[in-house]
Amino acid sequence: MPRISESTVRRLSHYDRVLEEVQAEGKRMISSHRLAEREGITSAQVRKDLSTFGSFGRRGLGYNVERLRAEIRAILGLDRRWRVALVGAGNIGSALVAYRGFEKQGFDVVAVFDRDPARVGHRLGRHTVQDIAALPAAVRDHSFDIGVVATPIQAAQSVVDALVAAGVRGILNFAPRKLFVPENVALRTVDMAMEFEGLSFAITQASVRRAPGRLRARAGSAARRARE
Amino acid sequence: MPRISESTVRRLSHYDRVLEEVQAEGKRMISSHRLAEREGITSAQVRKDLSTFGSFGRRGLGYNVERLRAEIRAILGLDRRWRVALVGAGNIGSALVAYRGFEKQGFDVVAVFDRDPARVGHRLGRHTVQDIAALPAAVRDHSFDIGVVATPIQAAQSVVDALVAAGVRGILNFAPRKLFVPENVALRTVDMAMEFEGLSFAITQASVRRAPGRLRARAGSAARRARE
DNA sequence: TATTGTGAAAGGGTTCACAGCG
DNA sequence: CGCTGTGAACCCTTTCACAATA
Repeated sequence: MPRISESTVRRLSHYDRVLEEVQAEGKRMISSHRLAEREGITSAQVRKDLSTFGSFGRRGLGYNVERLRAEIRAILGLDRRWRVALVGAGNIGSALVAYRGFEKQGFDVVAVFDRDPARVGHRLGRHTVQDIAALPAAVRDHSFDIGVVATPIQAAQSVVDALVAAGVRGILNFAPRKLFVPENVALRTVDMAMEFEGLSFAITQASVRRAPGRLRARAGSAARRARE
Repeated sequence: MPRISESTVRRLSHYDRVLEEVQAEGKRMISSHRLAEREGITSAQVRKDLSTFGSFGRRGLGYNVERLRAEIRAILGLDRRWRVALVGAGNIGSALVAYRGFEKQGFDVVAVFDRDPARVGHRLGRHTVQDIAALPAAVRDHSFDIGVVATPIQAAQSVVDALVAAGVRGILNFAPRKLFVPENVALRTVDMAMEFEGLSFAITQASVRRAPGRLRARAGSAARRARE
């Protein structure tokens, strides 16, 4: 089994969604070409992606929608439910609990923690916010599969360490900093500030490209300043 | 000027943060090696990244912290302020308005829109939620640089079209679907469900790798089932 | 004829390694 | 001697193109 790239995994998620739609439309079979066009990629990419996990199609006919979806969901681990511990009952944490869309995919927030005494003991959706110190004890009641870090930057690494000690095997991080986890723990970071900055960069570049004179002027003066 | 990859832009954002820290520590110069180690990448990568934009360092000495940071912020377009229109005053939208961290980086939410009559007219932070129909008129008062889509999936594409018509040049999308924008408009999507699924995949794979017997058994039965 | 599965080719990003310079 | 800037080598991902098959 070759190492699977993150982009391949992302596309598997997309395929699942497209297949859900197609299934709702009542289609029985789908070709790699049609699976690709809804996603803006090539049909070869679709076939390559799928072929790393098995031979799910039939030449001349395409893929059976229902069965392919079941395969992909099994590969992604969406054929089971996941117990999620949320740390940080602030803005993002509250939004995550309020947005129930993740439950549909099998991710259940089963406990919410925070360090702020002003929040501990209060209700958040169906949960009562617990003190972060209660995390180790909470593991005895029900183990957690995934931890979500929705705390301020400064607290993030220590929260990660606590979650790892609590036995989670994956962490979704919303704090805008690099975190360190043991290699047997999966980590994904959602960094919204970085996404804004990516847009800012793209817009800025588009402008300087349209007016290359300004680019050279800017880069020039910048380089001059940089020379101390 | 070569095409800049998304990963390079992400790293530039990281460099900016590391430089901010290093600056706070009072350091005057920094080497590509030290810039790299805080981020878990190679020093060669740092130098390659920076060299696509200019020669900001001095051989034998490294980079001047303050000046390099100014260069990077200018490249990312963080030397100005950005006017952001938020569409969708639900969970994520509310969290974004409440979280003031983006303002620090220059991104100001200047207007909030929603389609739900129950929300229109109500206050959200310092804003009054306006009907999405008011978007075209609002542009006359103050133009928007960036639009944020924090609506349900079904509304997302039409909101994007409205934002594009309103003249935004970048869109940050939180709806879990593929969106289409003209090529002169930048698009970034934050798909939290997909991040959860990425974790689910990684954890699942780690298990089957540790017990390869189960993998083969599973893949086998799956392949059999797929054959109709 | 339609479409998959897959080696081979192409493309793009990362790392190496060293010349050039302070 | 230390560190940058960069061409060349390497590696990983995507695309091509076609034999195999329904």
